[in-house]
Amino acid sequence: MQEPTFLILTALAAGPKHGYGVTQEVSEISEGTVTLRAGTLYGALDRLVEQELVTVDRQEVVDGRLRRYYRLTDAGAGKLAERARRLRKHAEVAESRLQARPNLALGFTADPFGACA
Amino acid sequence: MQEPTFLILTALAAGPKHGYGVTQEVSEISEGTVTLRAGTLYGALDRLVEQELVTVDRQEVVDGRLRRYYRLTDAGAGKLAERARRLRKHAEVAESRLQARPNLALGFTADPFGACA
DNA sequence: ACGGTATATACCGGCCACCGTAATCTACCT
DNA sequence: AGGTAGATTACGGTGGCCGGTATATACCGT
Repeated sequence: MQEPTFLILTALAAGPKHGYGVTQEVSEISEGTVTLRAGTLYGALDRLVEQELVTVDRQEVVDGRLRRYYRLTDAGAGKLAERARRLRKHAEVAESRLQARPNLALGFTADPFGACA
Repeated sequence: MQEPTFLILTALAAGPKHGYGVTQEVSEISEGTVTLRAGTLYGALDRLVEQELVTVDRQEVVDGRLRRYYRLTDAGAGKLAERARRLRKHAEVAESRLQARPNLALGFTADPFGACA
């Protein structure tokens, strides 16, 4: 499972949402660093439904447009919990190792050329 | 950057290592959940060298076999720090949302074997 | 009235990271 | 002699993500 998929599950962990709502939620969660493309979003949702980590909660027709709500299944919540724990552990190891690393990032930015937004 | 690549950078954050050593380190870091295949490992290392996140530290010939040591560059350390922070943030959001989720795990613990301290 | 933006979903080609496996060679142990 | 561990290289395949396009309606400013 990659980052976009993980963030989609996270977005749905707070309650059912429709596709477009997921996009916005993911943007917030990631502090604007991840913007889901339509292809990524619906492709991932289809896969997640197939794997039964997500189900269609309900469908509405608003202003002639279909609005499909997706909901996290218990299996999906379990998977997300597992992945979240893993990610956190990995992040912690990386950060503690970087801290132990003496030389770099003392008094100057880690991105001297401002390449990273 | 995906999980294998992130873990390779993390392995190198503790000091220079040769390819095979990275594989073992990654296995430890991930508590055995991630086992790097040769194709993944050397492919990723080549890409990282090209992106200048990693450099070849030195080469040795031991028992007639080449042993190439890789080292994290400052740019690589910066990139890793950035990604680690992101991963941790995402993991934290996911975990806090899952905790707030009522329904699941009623009547039984989410950690039946007490694995989580 | 017109154009732009926001809401919402569907489809499709292409790329690239990762996977899986096999090949190669040496040292060491049984 | 054969198997295991160390160590790297090469290569075809797959699948998730990217990017763009199409479709449709509502609302806003000009």
